[in-house]
Amino acid sequence: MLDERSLPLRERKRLRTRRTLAETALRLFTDHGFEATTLERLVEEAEVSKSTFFRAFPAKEAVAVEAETEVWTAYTAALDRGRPEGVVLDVLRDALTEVAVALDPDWDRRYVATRRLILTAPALLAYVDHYRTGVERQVVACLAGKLGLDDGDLRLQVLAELTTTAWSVAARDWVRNEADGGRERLVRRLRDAFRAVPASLDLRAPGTG
Amino acid sequence: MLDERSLPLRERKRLRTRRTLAETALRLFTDHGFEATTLERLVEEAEVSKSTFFRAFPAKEAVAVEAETEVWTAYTAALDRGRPEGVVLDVLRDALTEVAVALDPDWDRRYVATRRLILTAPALLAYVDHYRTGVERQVVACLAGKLGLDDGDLRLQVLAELTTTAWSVAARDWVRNEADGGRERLVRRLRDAFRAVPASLDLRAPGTG
DNA sequence: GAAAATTCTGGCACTCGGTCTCGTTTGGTG
DNA sequence: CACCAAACGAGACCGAGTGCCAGAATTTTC
Repeated sequence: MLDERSLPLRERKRLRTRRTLAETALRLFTDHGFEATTLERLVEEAEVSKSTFFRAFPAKEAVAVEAETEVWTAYTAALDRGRPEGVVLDVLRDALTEVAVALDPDWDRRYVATRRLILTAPALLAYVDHYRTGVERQVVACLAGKLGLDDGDLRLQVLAELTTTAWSVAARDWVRNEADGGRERLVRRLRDAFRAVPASLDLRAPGTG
Repeated sequence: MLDERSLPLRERKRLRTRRTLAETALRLFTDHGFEATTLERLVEEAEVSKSTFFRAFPAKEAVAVEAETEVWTAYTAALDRGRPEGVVLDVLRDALTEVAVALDPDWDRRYVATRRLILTAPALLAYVDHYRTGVERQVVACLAGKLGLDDGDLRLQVLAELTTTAWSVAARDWVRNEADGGRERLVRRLRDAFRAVPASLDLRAPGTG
């Protein structure tokens, strides 16, 4: 994803401490719990100061969900680059799918660990909920710009949400099965989820007498 | 909404401090900003202890968005009570609409103040984002039970989100116009929003020559 | 390649939200 | 009136997050 060797020394170091922190955090949080692990303990283990931590991450929660943010960072970046054509929902689906297949090979392991962690810590759940909404806002703004629509257009908001929801459902299933079948399985699940969306509108309560 | 006089004295007192806190909070936060107002200052002004505050509200953010939570508490309660029939999206729309018209007359003022406040405080935005997601989860669980569907059914999640989104768009517009036209205007906006939902799926990028 | 200018880091004090404990008060009950 | 349960106030305590500054490391300049 990121070419390590071509960067200036300072940037390389920044990236290294970032990774060390994320790696250490995932281990500590998994072993002893998110809340039970203090920041002090984490930065001590990673051999950096608290100041450095907050220069790399905006909050304790953020370092725990790196794998999640990687997905959405790539996703919004792809949308920013691309020029939407045809059915917008398809554009979003394709962008997200391409991101999924292009992720770092090590991402699978980290993502699974992250999702499991989230299930155990309410603060993390709150963080990702809000993060996800932020992504949707970003997508809406991006599309509104490119399509010449209003920022408050309900259709854009709906489409942005459908996409994150499809991911969320697909990923939940994928993680539950220990990410068996690898990235291909995730992509298949994602496709299925998008396919199932239109049926939602027509869902009816089964005939009540 | 709540019959004050029929409650035991202790409950009445609890409710009174709750209201005092919410009222005081809305005033202080509006006048001096959410972050700039410390909890200490708030409880001092409301003449209760910090302990009492946290017995009434789970967090500083919660007291600022009372008006928002009232809506969704009533909404989920209505769904829990009712028995869904016909098109599920219509069921949700009707439930939410009925809640909107039934809210306390004083609610309008508080809601407008709350929404304005949220625009100024990132922490509040995060809080309501997460809160909203929680409501959706609750709705999904409720419907899954009543309809005999799986908790992870994508369709339910989509429907739950469409509903909160419709509200969110309608309310945004309503608040922007100072809640002019009163509750009827909000209800109209809500109806329009729900009507616009299906068109989302077919949204296309304008033909690129 | 040394010196100057920038940028990053560590350490520390500080604020503030939130939890916990415990002794006291207050409303419900027979 | 007496008893019990529940709510309250006070204060100690924890830990996340911020601001400040002196010093180290990196980059740039000559």
